[in-house]
Order: sequence, then structure tokens, then C-alpha cells
Amino acid sequence: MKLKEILQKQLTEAAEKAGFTPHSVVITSSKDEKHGDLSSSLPLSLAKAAKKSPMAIAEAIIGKFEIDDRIVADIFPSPPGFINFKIKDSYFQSLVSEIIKAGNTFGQSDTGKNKTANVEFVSANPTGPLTIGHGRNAVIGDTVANILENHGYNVTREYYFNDAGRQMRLLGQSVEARYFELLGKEIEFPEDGYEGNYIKEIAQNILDEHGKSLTPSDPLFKEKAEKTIFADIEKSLVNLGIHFDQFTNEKTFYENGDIDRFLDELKAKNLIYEKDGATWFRTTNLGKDQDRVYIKSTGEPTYRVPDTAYHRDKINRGFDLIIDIFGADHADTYPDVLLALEALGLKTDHIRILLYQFVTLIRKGEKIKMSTRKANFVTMDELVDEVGADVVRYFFIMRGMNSHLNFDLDLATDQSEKNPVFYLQYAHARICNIIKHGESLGVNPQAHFDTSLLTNSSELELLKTAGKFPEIMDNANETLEPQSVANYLQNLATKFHKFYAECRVLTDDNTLTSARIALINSVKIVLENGLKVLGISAPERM
RNA sequence: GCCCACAUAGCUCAGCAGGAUAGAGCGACUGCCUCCUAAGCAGUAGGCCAGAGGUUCGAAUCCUCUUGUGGGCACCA
Repeated sequence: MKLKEILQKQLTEAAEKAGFTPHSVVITSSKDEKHGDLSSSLPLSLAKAAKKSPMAIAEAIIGKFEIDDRIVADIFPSPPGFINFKIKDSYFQSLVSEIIKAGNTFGQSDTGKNKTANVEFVSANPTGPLTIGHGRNAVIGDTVANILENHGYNVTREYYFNDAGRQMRLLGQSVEARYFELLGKEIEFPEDGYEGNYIKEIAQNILDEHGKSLTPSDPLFKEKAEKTIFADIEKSLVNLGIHFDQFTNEKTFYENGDIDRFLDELKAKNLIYEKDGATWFRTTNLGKDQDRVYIKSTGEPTYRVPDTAYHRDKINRGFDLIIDIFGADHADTYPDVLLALEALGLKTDHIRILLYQFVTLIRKGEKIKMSTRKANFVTMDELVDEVGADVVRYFFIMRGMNSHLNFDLDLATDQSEKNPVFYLQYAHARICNIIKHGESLGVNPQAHFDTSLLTNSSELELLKTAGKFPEIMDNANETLEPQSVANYLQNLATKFHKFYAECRVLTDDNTLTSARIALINSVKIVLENGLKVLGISAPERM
């Protein structure tokens, strides 16, 4: 059991014995040494109901607290009414063995054991290369999936796409126009067509493979474009270390009748009606301020229709947890899908939508407006080639997804050596180097060790931080906010670098050397486990 | 106009199931390699946590309003 949980339980018991009825007992890490290692503001929250001074309550609770002398060195009150715990050094020292024993399972949990999760992300239609805009989605999705796996979930990474629809039709027309352009025929480029160079390349490939014989509106234009672009997207994802388990095509739900079925069901519930030649979903009956179009007057369904069928399919597949990673532009649309699912009598509690804010791309101090159609974008491949997948992944994960992050291209490329990810990886590389160096001096990294020798404050600080990893991972599992893991690792690296500056690992004192080797071994394990979750490499040399 | 997010150091951002003195990186300035990698460490400067109210013993964190930024409000996805 984790330290905080143990104390929480004991503190609750003590409060009850003292005659109080505690509701939520919160224990936090103390910022100041003179407040011990951990603190609780329980007395302050009890004061009002108990009509007693917080300090008196603190004293009363402390009087009933049963000290576990393997863990707690001291418990004492401080104004205006905190209860502080001083934890024994021996407890922190014992973490070394605990971490080493757990190895790559340290930080894992079984909260998701025998459960399945589906994470849908990227889901970009194959109209162009994967851009930096998609990058944030891709990295968040993959990392969230990693976090769930870390907690025992069996995760399906899924990519949902649509190769019918207006976007794809325009894509085909754009390729077609470029093809005939290559043949010297001046034909009008479609309005809102895709202007990127990749379109010309595809047209050229078609010309090389099939000659000049193609006629206008040949389906091959679109098919070839889709195939080429999809292969390209998949490659870009692999470059980022991302692999999908399943690709689901929207078309499926037309072909298998799911869409007709659910439309009929809604119709039976009188939630669908016809107006102005279109078919509407009566969302005003479900608490919305306006109805939504389901099928346009052209006969084409809007995205809501297949999306709803798709989500119903995911629900029917029986996942315990369904996660969608959406950009802020979807903020207004997914509620319609959830509404429809609920109207169909489905439970949606286990669906979690993670919205991330858009990335603002900055080059030479100016904002760039990205558009796939206008070919105004920076591809993931370009970025990964320049700075490497580790930097890209870290950059997208180090900030909360609710922040509108600025991606300064010049900073990311020119100053990539100063990127915080290196700071973190450097800690790992340093540890590896020390161990290796030690071995060359005849130090056995697996030797018996006595952690009671780890008494330097930088050693204890390092241990305290390393020991928090499981708690951080639990929290990440609940909030699904990957940046907390990145921030934690940054903090751990700081503690390590400080330790490195203050303590030599390889010394003349063999017993001390063995203890410190064990210490850095445990830190290495935490760094590796954490970096693995972030999908970032842990280099042995830098 | 309506809805959702965001506003914290010069810049990029952490911190937010309310807790004691608000942090990091970059940039600026000082020191530290005869010693396991200086991609590091130590230190200085830099803040009315957008503004105004409110809840509370206690607010950067929760609520309301104002201002500003991004995104949505389409028979685009």
C-alpha cells in the first residue's frame, strides 16, 4: 500500500477515535521541511462542525494516532491547524529494494486488469500528409493508450476514417486536374481543391504507371490518391513509434445496414423528421437549443450519422472504456453523438472524450495558419527528420492538452539540443555510464547493499521523488493527462542531477559504493518505466 | 450574439479533488570540470497568478461578471 494511503487510513481511524466524523482525509506533501514530509489539513476542515479550535482538534487526533514506528518518526501539529508527519529515513531507504524488486512493473497497477479499452485517435481522412496539427492528437492518443496499458488494460488503438464524402471527392478531382495538366490539357482546377505538391506527385505516378489513356472521372484518381496518402500517413505514424491495431472505415456502417437501423430506431422514437428536403435529428427534444441535420437535401448524410453508428459499434464491441481524442473543433459536435446514443438506450458513461486545443505554428516569429487544402502545413515527417521522434513526442506531451500551445519551429529545430527531453534522457545516460564505469573498476552492480548508508539529503530527496512514481501513474490513469508524467520525470531528473553533483557514486568505500549503485539502479528503473509510457527512448549514451 | 477552452516571470509553460513563503525551462547576469558525461550543478535578477466581486478559517485553484486570445455556432468533417 502506498504511504499516503496508509497514513490516510490511520489518520481517519485516529480522528474517529477522537470523536470526529471525517469526510475526506487529504494528505499532501509538505513544501517546507519544518512541516515534516507529509501534512493534513483535516483539523481545519473539522473545526466548524466540531465547534472547536483547529489546534485543539489536531492535538486530540494526534493523541489517538497509533504510530507505526517502521514509517512515522514524528507526528506534530502546527498552526493554524495542520497535522504534520515526519517519515523515517529508513522508510525511504527501503524504497530502493522495493523498486529494484518490482523492476519494470514498478508504477504499474492492476486497476485495468481483465478490462478492455479502445482509444480512437488521429482519424485523419487521407487527404494529405500527417501534419503537426495531427501530431498532437497522435501523441496524446498513443500516450494515453500507454498509460492504460500500464494499468493492465488490454488496449485497442483504433483509427477511424472516411474515404467517401466530399473531402475525398475533391481529392480525386484535384489529382485528376493535375493529371490532365501534365498532359498539357488546361482544365479547371476544382474550387476548394487540394493544392499541395503531393497531389502533383500522385498525378505523375499515375501517368508513369497507367500512361495517358485515363479519361475524366476515372475512379482510379481517387483510389490511387487514397492509397498513396494512407501509406504515407502510416509511415509517418511508425516514424513516431505509433502502431494501430485497427482501422475502421466509415463505409462499413452503410454497407452493413447499421446506419439504416439506427435511423429507423430514432424515427420510431419520433426523434427524426423531414424539413426543407433534409432529414433532421430532433435534438431540441433532448435539451439542445437547435435541431441538427442528419441527411442533407443532396441525400448525403452528415458526419453525425456514421459517427453515431460507429460509436454504437464500439459500445457493442463491449469495451470497458472508450476514449476519443478530438481537437477543439469537435467540441460542439460530439455531444450530438452522445445524445443520439443515449436516445438509442445505450449507456455512455464509459466513453471519455479528450479534447485538446490547437497548436499554433510559429515560424520566424509569425503565426502560420495551417490548411491541408491550401497546402500550408508542416508535415510530421519533416519535423521528425529534423529533431527526432523523442523530441516531437515530448514536445506534444509536456503541456496540458487544454493549453493552446505555441510550436515555435525555429526554437524546436535550432535549439533542439536544449530541449527538456534531453535533460531527462541525460539523467538516464549518466546512470548507465556510472554503472558501466564502475564495472570497469570491478564494481559489481548487483552486489549486496545497505541502504541505511544513504543519508545525504540529496539521496533522500531523490528517493522520496522516485517513490512517488506509482502515485503519479495512478493519477495519470484517472485524469488521462499525460503531461503529469512528463512533469514528474523532469522533477525526478532534477533530483538525480542534484544528487550527482553532490555525491560520488564510485568511492573508495565499497559498502557506500554498493548502496549508491543500488540507489541509481532504482532511479534508472523509474526513468525507464516513465519514458516507456511516454514512448520516448532511454539512451545509454548521449 | 450564443457555446467551449484558455489568461501565471521578458518568452514558452507547470502548479488547479482549495492549504502554510507561487515553480521550471529559455533569455539576462555570477560562480563551479587535475574528480563517475558541464546536454550538468549552485546562485542573482525577474510576479497585483488578466481585472472586479463572491464562497471559505484559507483562493492562482471553486462561483459570477468584465476584458483579451483560440476554437466552434453550416445541408464541411
